[in-house]
Amino acid sequence: MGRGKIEIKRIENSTNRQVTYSKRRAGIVKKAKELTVLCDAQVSLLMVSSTDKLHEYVSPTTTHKTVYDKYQQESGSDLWQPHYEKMQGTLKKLKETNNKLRKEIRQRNGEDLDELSFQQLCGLEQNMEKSVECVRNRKFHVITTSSDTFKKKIKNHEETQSSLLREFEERDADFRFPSLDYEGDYQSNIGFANGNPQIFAFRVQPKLQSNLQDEEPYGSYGLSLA
Amino acid sequence: MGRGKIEIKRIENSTNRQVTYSKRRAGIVKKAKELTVLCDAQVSLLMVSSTDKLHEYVSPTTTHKTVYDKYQQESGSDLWQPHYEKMQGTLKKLKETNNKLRKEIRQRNGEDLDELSFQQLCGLEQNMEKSVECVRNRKFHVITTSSDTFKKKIKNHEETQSSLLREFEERDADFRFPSLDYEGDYQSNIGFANGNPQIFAFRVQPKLQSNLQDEEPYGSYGLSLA
DNA sequence: TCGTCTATTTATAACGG
DNA sequence: TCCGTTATAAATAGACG
Repeated sequence: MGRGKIEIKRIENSTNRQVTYSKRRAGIVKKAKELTVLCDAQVSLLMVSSTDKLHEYVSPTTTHKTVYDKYQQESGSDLWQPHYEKMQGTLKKLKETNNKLRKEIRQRNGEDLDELSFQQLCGLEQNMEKSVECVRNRKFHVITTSSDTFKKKIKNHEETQSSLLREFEERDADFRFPSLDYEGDYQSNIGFANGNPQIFAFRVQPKLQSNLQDEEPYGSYGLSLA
Repeated sequence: MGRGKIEIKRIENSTNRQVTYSKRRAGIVKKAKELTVLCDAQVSLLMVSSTDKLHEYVSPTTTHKTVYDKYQQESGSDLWQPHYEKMQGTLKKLKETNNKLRKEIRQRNGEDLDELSFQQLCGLEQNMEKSVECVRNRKFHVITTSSDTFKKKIKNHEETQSSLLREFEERDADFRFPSLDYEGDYQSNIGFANGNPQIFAFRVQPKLQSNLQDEEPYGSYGLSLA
């Protein structure tokens, strides 16, 4: 190879080692290229130097991955494949579950009932009637609670305004018109707050329904309302 | 390299190509070994011949996988990672969809209604009432169709048996007992077939319900019936 | 299809700028 | 540290058995 036979043994001088590494690396890469062209072979060559730098050569007809995959295939040491297959299995199961759930929803929505037997239809009907009752109860609970909250809010306003009124009256007894204006508002609010809850509910509902478009539609209910 | 300068160009004679491949492969492997020892390097060398055979060399201090992992890390061209992440993303989405669907089912089952607004509850109730009507209609359709089918079957039996009876009577007028036996069955069947459909339905239903355990329970209806 | 032998080419260690 | 040069070892194409 050069001036005098060299012995194949670790080069202790690290500078020389690096120089030799560079030269010989080039040599191997050249050989690999020649092998690729001459013999129509596919070579994947990866080299890590003692300074932990990586150098490579791949035949232009392929990639490291392709060659490495072939190696894994041959050696049977593919650790990725089982993991991948497991994931795909999970994916498939989830999709199936999803489809079943969608179907159940469609059936609970009165569609896709063809394949249900008479008994199943009976069960479904019974269950839905029970469920709609739950919804109705919950609805009642919500509207009751929300009118209570409204009442409290109004009562709060009432108190704030009456104290404001008092303040105005105390501070400036000469001003009558502003006082009267406030008194007007005060009265109408009182009337509203003390109204029959039943009637109050009717008054609130249309206002809420007018906002329905702006609310995010929940699931398919939004569609089914249209 | 040998007797006369060789040109680096594909060897067309496939036998020679293989011979050259073997010789040069040995040469590269030798070089790789020398690099490993001399320069304290780690080499992963994979070669695929034109006849699709794989040969390899790895430095004894490492493995192909280790070196390949380093290559992936350095080059950032990990082809598995994006795929893996994509799969995990799909998995996550499917799980979320699943949960949403389950929640919708629970809500259509009258549970988990706490976070629904009054408007949403109204929509849900309305939708469920519409849906239960669909189920009811379907149920009616099924029971009607199935009693029609039953009627036809029975009518068939009736005809078969009456023709049998006729045959018996015509063939052997002396045999009275068998005739009477058949007549008995015949009568009871007729009675059954001509029964009020309403009553017929009642007769069938208990029989079908007793088979309910054997039927595959559909989704959660099986549970909700219990 | 092999291994072995050589005439040559190639690779490269050591050195010098 | 990075060229180029050079003497020499190694690699190897082609031949032969």
